[in-house]
Amino acid sequence: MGHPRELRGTEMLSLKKYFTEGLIQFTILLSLIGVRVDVDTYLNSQLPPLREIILGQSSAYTQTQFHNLRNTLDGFQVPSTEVSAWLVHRDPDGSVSGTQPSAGIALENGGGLQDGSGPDGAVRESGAEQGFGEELEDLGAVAAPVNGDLTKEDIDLIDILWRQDIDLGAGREIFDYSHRQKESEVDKELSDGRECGDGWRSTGGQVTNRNLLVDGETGESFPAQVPGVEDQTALSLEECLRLLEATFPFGENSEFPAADVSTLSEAVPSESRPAGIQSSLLSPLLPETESPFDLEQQWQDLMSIMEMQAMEVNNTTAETLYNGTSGDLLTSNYNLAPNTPINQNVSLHQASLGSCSQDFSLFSSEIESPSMGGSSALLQLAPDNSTGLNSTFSSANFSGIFFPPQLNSTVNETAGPELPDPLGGLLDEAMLDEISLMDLAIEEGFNPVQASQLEEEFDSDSGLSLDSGHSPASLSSSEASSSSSSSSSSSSSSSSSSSSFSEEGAVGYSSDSENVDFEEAEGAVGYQPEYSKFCRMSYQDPSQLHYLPYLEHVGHNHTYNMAPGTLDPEEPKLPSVGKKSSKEKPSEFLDKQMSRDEHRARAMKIPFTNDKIINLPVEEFNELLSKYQLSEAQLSLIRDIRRRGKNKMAAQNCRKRKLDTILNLERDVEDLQRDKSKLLREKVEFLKSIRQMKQKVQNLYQEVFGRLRDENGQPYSPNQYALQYASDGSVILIPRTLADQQARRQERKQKDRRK
DNA sequence: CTTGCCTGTCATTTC
DNA sequence: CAGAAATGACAGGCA
Repeated sequence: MGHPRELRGTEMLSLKKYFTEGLIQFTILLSLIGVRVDVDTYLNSQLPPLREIILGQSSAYTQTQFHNLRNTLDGFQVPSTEVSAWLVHRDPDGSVSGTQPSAGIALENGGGLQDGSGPDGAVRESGAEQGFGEELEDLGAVAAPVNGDLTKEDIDLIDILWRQDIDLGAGREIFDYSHRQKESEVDKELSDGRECGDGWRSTGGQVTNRNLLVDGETGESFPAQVPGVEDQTALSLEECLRLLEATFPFGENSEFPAADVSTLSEAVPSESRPAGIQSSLLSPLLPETESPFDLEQQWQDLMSIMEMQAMEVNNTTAETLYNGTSGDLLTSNYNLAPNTPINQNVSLHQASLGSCSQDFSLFSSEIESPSMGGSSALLQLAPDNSTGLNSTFSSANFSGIFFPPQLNSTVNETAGPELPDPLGGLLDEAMLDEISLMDLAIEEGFNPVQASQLEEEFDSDSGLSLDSGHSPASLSSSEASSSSSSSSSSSSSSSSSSSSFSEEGAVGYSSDSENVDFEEAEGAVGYQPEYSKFCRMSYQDPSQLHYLPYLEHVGHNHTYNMAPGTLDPEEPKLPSVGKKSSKEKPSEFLDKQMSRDEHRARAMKIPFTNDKIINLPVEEFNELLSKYQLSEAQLSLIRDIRRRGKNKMAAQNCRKRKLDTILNLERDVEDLQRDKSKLLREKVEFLKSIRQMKQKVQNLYQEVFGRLRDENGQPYSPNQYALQYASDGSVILIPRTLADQQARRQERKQKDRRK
């Protein structure tokens, strides 16, 4: 990082995963007051002074760590001068002091960009070009060693330098327009001959962005910013805290998905707050004297600050930036009530075009392809050391979000000359993704809106039936109807198949129409008999009647009461009997119901029933045969009867199984459809969540960027600068050209990776 | 008379 | 290896 001015602690921001963990409030706060914090370094070294916290090296940051940090910060008695020192600390010549514990210094040194050539630091651009622009990994690598190991001399030096700055008018006075011009010139020179990044520059040349204000003093356009924070150094720590807390309410309804507020609250048992007051994450950071202040008080403080400073800001800008009236500015800006959807009154398109009109570019070392789908984005956003939604805003995400819009294929062309929305791309992607999701849902008959209804309906509606004529009636009703039909079909019989089956001990396949818990066993892969068809099979098998003890007895008697001559042992079929069945005598009816084997057995005068022949175990069966003196023909018939009878039941069971398999498959399809609809619903929810998070990040970006000031005290032009999320977790202000370069590089990378 | 479904039976395989 | 079970194939009955 060769741009010393960009390396000021003031501009060192860390947004990384702290955002998703709610830590963004803290880190942003520190960033706003110009402190870089390496949390790990801080925690490990247990350095209490705030100024020794180096923000930059991001890492998994547990709530316990955060709790410790909070407690430590609670005890801070940070003098405003000290805080301020970190805001504008620099050498008298304008270069950043080498002793300042910022990653910027390290980068500057590591990149060999210790220029400091211009007393106003105008030459720093070159460093930025060479150092940071080349390889972001370098940034992290170099920045990492920089930590808060400050010696007392360092600290003293910082204070001295700060006083020198003050003496030299390090405030707004030194940041004159000429300096800005020089810087712009250098920037222009660097950009000359470059192909990249001209798009924004050309358009940025004539800034037509409605969010850009014209400074009354310098006549220079500067991006609209959060009213009240026009002068960053004017913000006290407490004010920053309040502002941030108001901006990012971190109450129990916090929308940060990973922010376990309750846990956080519990993690700070020392916090004593008035009952009913929303637990404030940042409150502990406030001086103890402020702790009794409730949120309302802080809010009022913030309001007063904002109102005072908002008077310096163009109302139109504020309106444009925050899509609200100036009167409701604070409300619209900071009333991000947890339960209130982000930008309630801002559509996605508005968010893409209106509410984020600054051309922010914050590319990272891992810029995602613009065409990255929403869902895939969610996955790809996962950082190396965190999972789930906690990682939603990893570097990759930031890169995706803040990627230069002109490089984003999904950038809304309607933005025209206006500065595109850095978040527009992903927001649009999310929208597209959602739209496609909707399409998918519609195509597949899964309306996400009605998903909940679907899920309930799925319990009874298969939505898929192998029977084309089968209406999507409920499964249970279908079964009931089938059952009833089978019952009616067996109305001629006084017995039920279920009892018949229950008598068939040897059947083995016990599941039949009795399986009333059939539905309760839903999802079970096991054998689930189908109600109706089994019954029909059983009912319609006349031979089954003989499996009933009492019918067996009747049939037995009936068999032997019949005249042998009336039966054809081999062909007992009575073609005309069926039509006369209604007028038949019971004996004739039963006789008709007998199977061929029954008739054969009767003809052969088999002394026991076919039921016994078929269902008796082998031992008992053999025992039975030994009791009687049977001819060879009889024995052969008996064995055939047994074989055929068993095979008949086997065939029935086989058919049942086949049907059950079909039914189970149907049920599986239903379950899968249900799961699918559920997943679709979840996806919609996730997309919503992502969208909200992106909106927050967008707002945050705007806010942070709007607060940045150059040495002239002027805001940076979003056309010329962009925040970039570095691989080391810090957020750095860099020239647009670099951002564009990086973006293209990453884009190419992405394309190659896909190939 | 044809057709589709149900059922029984056989042959064969599998357990 | 015998027997039971499983299953595909086929045929008859029937609406």
